[in-house]
Amino acid sequence: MFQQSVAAPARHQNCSECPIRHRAVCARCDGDELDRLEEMKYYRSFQAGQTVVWSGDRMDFVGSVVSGIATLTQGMEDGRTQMVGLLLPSDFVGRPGRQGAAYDVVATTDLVMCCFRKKPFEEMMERTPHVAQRLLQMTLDELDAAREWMLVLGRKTAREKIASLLAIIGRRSSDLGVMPKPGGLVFDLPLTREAMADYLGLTLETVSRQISALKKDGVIILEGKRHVTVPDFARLIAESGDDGTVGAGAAWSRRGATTS
Amino acid sequence: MFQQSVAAPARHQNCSECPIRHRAVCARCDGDELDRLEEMKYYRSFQAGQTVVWSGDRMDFVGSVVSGIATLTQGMEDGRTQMVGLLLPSDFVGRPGRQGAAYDVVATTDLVMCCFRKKPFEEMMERTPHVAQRLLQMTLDELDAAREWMLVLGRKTAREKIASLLAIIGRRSSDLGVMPKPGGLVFDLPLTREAMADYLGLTLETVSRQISALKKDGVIILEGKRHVTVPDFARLIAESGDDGTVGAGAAWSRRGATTS
DNA sequence: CGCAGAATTGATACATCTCAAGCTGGGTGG
DNA sequence: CCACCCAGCTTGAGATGTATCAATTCTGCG
Repeated sequence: MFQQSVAAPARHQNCSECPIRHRAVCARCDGDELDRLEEMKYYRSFQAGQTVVWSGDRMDFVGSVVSGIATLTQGMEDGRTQMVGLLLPSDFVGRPGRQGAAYDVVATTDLVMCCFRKKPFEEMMERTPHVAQRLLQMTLDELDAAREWMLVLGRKTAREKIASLLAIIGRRSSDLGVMPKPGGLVFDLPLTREAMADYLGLTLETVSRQISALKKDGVIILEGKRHVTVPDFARLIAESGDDGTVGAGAAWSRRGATTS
Repeated sequence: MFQQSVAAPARHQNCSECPIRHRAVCARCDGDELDRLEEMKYYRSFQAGQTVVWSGDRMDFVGSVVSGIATLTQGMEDGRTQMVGLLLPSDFVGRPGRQGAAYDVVATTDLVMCCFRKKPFEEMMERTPHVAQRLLQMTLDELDAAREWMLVLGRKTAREKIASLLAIIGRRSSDLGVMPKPGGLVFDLPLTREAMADYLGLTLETVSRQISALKKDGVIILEGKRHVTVPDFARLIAESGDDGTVGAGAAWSRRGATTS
């Protein structure tokens, strides 16, 4: 049902020292509740490229991304695929109350997940409100992000799509510490051109061309294929077609999310 | 903040006789809880075409669609718009814990909403689990539907998009009573060509052309511009690019949803 | 060194958009 | 009751953005 975890098994870790303690589904839990979660939790590690869950498979756990990045993908019979979610640390995977996985979950970098056995987790959701409340909040944020993305997919040009993706990834990176340096925003792309294409509803060739165009126009600076510098973030936003206003758009920075 | 309700004010109605009692956010409430909801609720009616809420406006209520259909739309500065949700009876509007509306909500038919004052509703969510649990379930369904739609927007052809929309509307209609007649599935389109275009990320001309094409190919039969007969539902599904399998796709039939 | 996966770039095809005319049906006022 | 009107819709012809097919060129790694 899921592939063998190949990366070194993560050390069993105390929740109170967990890096995602305050953002994940357990964010609101008190000491007692945390103890209960400790009992039903275990860590799994995956290598970059490994599939965490296959769409349609039975799934007897839910969990949070502790570190690394995973993608959520939906496919059609003829091979076309669309990414429907990008899972970053603290994001939630799995749906309480559902048997099977609805999407493929794939690790794009080395990945560590904190998993909860589903049955006990569901029981806990019934009895204590804190987990359910937090999950609701995260799910609502994720819904906003999905709707934001519908606008990108349905109405934006290829160039705007690329700019939107860069803005989202850039914003998220800066959230997580890397401060807007005087020299501009700097980050690494966690996705291949093909993965970006899957996210944006484009082909990888078009992605490549538009990135080249943005580079030529000075909107971004590339070192190698993955390392990006954005000298003027406002310019990037303008290229994305959004006004600077924080609408539901902030969903992505408010984040902590739900899934599969 | 919202336009005057112009349609005749709906009669104050008892929850226990409410047509959406078992599907809406109140589905799991017991008698006591229902009494509390009764106290904070009021009905609003809107005429077809009226805007229920403007994106960015302060929103001091949340509520359920009782009858009629509304759309949830996101716009860009230059006028491009993308529909991000279709609100049918029992669907939920508004986000607890948020001040402003994230999207425009527009009535596409005459509409009746059951509204709850936000403050008391939020307090109730804190204290009793049934409302929050139901809302979580509805939000998760809505998230699945949104992701399903991302595949449509990102990867499907115009013809497949139209077929997908017809399948969704058709399926929903048949859910709500109208049985798959021997003569095939019959329903009325609740949307103009332009609204369909906004939903599908197309222009209204392309929508029109593809509908004509599906008609010419015998996939659908049109009487007037809105009345549709689908002689062979499986054929329609095939045209939509989906296999018949019920994946997350069933989100739309399992429904009862969240919003704005 | 050379290979393999990832990315770039080019030439061409095609789906969808854009702009522009008409059509249709239901409502309205003379 | 009829003529008109207008929003919604259809259809056409041409422009355009993105996909597709096909070489190369990178880049890291055994």
